[in-house]
Amino acid sequence: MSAAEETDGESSPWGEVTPEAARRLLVAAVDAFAERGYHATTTRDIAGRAGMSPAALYIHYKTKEELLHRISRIGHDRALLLLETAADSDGTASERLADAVRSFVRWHAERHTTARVVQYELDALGEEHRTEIVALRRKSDAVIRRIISEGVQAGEFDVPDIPGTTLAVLSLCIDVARWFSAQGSRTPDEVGDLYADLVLRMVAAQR
Amino acid sequence: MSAAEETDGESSPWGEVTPEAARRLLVAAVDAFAERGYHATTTRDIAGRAGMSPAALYIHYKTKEELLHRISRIGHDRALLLLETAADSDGTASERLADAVRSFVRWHAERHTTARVVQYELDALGEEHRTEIVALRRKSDAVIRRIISEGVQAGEFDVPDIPGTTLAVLSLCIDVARWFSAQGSRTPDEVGDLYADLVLRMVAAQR
DNA sequence: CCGGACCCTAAGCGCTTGCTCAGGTTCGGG
DNA sequence: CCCGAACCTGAGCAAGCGCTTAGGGTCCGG
Repeated sequence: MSAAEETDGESSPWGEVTPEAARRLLVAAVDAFAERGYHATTTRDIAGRAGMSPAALYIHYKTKEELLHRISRIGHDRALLLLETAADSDGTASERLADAVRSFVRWHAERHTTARVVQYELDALGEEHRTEIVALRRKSDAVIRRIISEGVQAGEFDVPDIPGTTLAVLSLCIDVARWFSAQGSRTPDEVGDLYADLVLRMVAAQR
Repeated sequence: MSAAEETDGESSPWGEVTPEAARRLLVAAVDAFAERGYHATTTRDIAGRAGMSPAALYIHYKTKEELLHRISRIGHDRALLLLETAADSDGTASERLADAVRSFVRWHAERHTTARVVQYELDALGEEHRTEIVALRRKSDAVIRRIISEGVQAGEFDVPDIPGTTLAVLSLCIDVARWFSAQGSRTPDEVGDLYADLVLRMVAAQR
């Protein structure tokens, strides 16, 4: 079996979700939410995909919303880790920005099923859970802004509007989750490389 | 009542929707769909916002999905018109690309309520309606690609991957509908100008 | 004054939803 | 061989869903 034939690379990242039955339900929920959206997905559908009865879901999760929260939390943690790793590495601001965009985009493409849920179902979360997740997003924003600011100070970048450009960079990356398809002609690596190049052009000092 | 207090600037563009009661329902549906999403919106909610009983909706529209289709169709027509106007005007490829991005982004910001429905509720459409709308999207893609190709041939642009860059440009613009808020610190005009500049940097030939 | 076209509502039908609960199955330790 | 803990299911409840239908106001031509 080739690694590329894996239905969706959503199996390994959920290793932290223990007991195995809870993980099966969570993976089923990711697929269902990504395909139909949170509100259009029924608890019966999720349980069915995991090979269980509707009632089994409520042994492992209090509500359908708790499932979404777990998915969203783990996904945001993972995405933020990718950005921070790139930002804290050695190298010029250009190298670190390219690294950050490349791995962030690659994640959105490779795990586009998860990413779609993480990025577009925020409003379906309850009040408390949503504020928790929004805080994580602000951290992502801060990471990118820091790299860009450092690049400007080092004279590598020419960016008139740092907050606006930060927003645009993140925006560009996040939207990958909306349009990326495994059936498409581009691999996640190719999209990552392309986007890293485009972002560097956006911030590069004119010569 | 001040003009700034208007709930959302979605009133004038729907002039083509003819009995007035049908237009009120449609505007109410746009607000509701944008706020909660199509699937989380009930027909009772739509009718309520329009000041009517639930049954009144079905005098003007056959189904809830037909409402979404009408919104989506009109919105896509409008957005495509903006792009084509910019593409067919006189001027260099740079000027036309900047114009296209500026007005496309401005529309997504100004009418972000409508745009959110138009861009993110595509999957909620029925089979036939979805294919119709997807065709309109491909036209938008073709318009941007044409401008970029012409810019490359004229030597104004340096773009290694034309389809990929086209995708990125559209992607960047569309995502404005996701994050833009009227309460934010940026006006639609400012965002349009910023994005037009960023896109030109992405395609500009290095000097 | 009448009659019908038009537009709307109150009431509710059949179905699906998120979620519950009493009880059955499985299994390791004594 | 039995026991209790862990895990799961069948059946179903109350609420809410999209949508239908019978009928009541309002207004205009005659």
